[in-house]
Amino acid sequence: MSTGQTRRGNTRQRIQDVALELFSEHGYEKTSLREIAEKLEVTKAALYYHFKTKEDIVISLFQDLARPCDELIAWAEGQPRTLETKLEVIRRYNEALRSAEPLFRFMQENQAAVRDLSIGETFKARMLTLFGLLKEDDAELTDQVRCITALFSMHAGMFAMQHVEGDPEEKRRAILEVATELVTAANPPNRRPVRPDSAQTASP
Amino acid sequence: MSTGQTRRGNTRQRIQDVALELFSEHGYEKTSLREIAEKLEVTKAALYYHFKTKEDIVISLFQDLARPCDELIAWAEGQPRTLETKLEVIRRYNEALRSAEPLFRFMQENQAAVRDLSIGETFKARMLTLFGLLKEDDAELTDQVRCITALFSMHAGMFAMQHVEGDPEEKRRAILEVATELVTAANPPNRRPVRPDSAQTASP
DNA sequence: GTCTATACCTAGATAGAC
DNA sequence: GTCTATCTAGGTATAGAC
Repeated sequence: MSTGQTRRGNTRQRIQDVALELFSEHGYEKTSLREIAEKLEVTKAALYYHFKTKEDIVISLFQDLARPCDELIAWAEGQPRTLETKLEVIRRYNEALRSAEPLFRFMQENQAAVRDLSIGETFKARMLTLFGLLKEDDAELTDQVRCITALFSMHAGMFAMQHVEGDPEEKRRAILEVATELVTAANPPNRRPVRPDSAQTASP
Repeated sequence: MSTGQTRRGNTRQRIQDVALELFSEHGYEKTSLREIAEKLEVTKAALYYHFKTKEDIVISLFQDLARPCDELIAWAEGQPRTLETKLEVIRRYNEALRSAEPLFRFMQENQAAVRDLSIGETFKARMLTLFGLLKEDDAELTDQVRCITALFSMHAGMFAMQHVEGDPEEKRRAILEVATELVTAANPPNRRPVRPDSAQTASP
């Protein structure tokens, strides 16, 4: 008996689908349980059978996003901290975003709402971990900005590039390319002072 | 000097200040008028005397942000579309962000709430205009991503860099530097030959 | 110009029938 | 598993006294 509830198909799954759709469309706060219930042609009480609270719905959605991210972090932490590893992190993260695009758009556009939703801290921590994986330990400020920008450009890109004509897949590749460049620039090949005649190397 | 903090002349201004503070802190939807009123030690009705609706408060806040942005756009549209102009746009935009940081953070974190608030479209249009000013007309996809990333890195940077140690002013400069590099990379000289002696309206 | 008091609505959430 | 019915709390907004 793999799955218990069978009678009406999986209502739980349908609730998640509709909830994510409405959360993304109108925002978390403005989406009411009544609205979700109506779209599913059930009552609010039916929702409460499957989820204890409204927040529980969003937490359950977050699982789908968390898994690939955690796997990515776990993988990266077992790798040498080389540039190749970092670029692979960017590549895989870009892939993870693609597979959970609506959810990520929701997270991006509802930061304020998500923040005090208890998964907010989790999400932020994950971003900081990824950031730590990308940057050098003693990185300069501009290189840190490059790494953060690389991460955020993949988030913001999905939403911002909607108004640019072009194939979505090509856009994704273009975003990945720029992010790759940023991380590469932030991780100079060998951090040795390669200027033998460094009489005045402009240090601002 | 007994500065009575409840001066009755500038209630409107005080409402704006407290509203922005709470909107930034808890998000737009979760901030109630009751909360604003309590913090000001007035009643909700007093708020409604100064602003027709809750949305009106946010619109009034938006004016402060809109003015410098509009001035920047107006200025840029009267300039030749050179790389120098574009870099100056980035520089001035970065400055505009600095002078209205809490508001911009609010806009960034409450996109979903702001979207159907009637100023959402205005805001988006402004971003697209800025984007159009930065990119070449026939720019490749990656160059367009570079320009968008330059803009968004300045937005996201302010929020994301909070967890990085360092002087805020230095961080701002680092962000500006990376944004400048992105726009520069997106406007390569070889794609559009720079003609140093072209007949152009004299720029001061 | 500001407040008291309140109208009216919808939210999230629960109890118990079927 | 889903329903009806209902609770409580809080929301936006208004009328009218001072």
